[in-house]
Amino acid sequence: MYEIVHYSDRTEICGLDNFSLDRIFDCGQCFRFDKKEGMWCGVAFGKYLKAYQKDETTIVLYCKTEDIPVWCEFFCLDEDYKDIISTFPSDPIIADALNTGKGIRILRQDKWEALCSFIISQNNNIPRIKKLISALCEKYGTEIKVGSDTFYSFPSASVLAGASEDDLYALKLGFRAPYILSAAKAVESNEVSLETVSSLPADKASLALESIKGVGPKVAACTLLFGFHMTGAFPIDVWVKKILEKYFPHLPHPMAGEYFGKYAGIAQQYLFYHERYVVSESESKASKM
DNA sequence: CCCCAGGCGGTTG
DNA sequence: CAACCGCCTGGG
Repeated sequence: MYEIVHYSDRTEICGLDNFSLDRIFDCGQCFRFDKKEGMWCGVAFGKYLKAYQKDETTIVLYCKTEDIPVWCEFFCLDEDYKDIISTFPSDPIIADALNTGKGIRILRQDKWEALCSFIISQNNNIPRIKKLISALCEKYGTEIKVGSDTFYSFPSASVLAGASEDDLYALKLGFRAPYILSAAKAVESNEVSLETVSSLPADKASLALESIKGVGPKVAACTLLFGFHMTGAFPIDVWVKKILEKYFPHLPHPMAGEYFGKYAGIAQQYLFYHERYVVSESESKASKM
């Protein structure tokens, strides 16, 4: 079990298991944290955090002491990854992926922010997704002052529901602008209640989210996995499709979620990270040749 | 100029 | 149903 130690300027959390700050923020689940001078800095739930990993089992957090419970929840420190990992099917590819991605944890992010983020992610790449989300926050979020730095919260559905499509276009959201607007209106009007969605079984929850224009099965699955912490949700994107075809040629895609088990979404994240890591390694080698 | 980037909606056969 | 195509935009 982990332990929290408060100091005058920081809080240390030690005794962590399966925790890699770098991999947690690099694996593509979260778009609001950046590493600057060795420190991961970002905002979630309207709160600012600066953190680094001191050693394998210790992280050091710079934030308001009162927000520590928020970050423990965010990082899911209550979850035992030994138990989670033990539910994965035993398979050489999974074993490789667990090794490559050791320390990855699925965060508990804000539901609304996750929905918007993955609407924006479609047909897009990670640097640009980050850029677009931060533009959205700067224009519509609330200022958070930390020393000489200014950060912005992710704007609420009701704020975005009041934006015009033209304004969103101006942020370079492109064809996603009307999608964000339709999501904001649906959530703000409670036509799609995120609270209700969170109480539904995953398949029904997905259909409810898919009633929003611009939300299909992939975006819905990512939203459920990263925002609602429905760990069985199994997003199938172009990468996962490649992975399934390459390593699990006899497994029909609709069965994949079932095959990987109760925590299929978490297994997916390890496989995804592994494949991206392997491919980027081989590409960087190829470019040096 | 091409193609692609963690898809989706709309149309067509 | 499945297959296809266009889509805002930026980067290689």
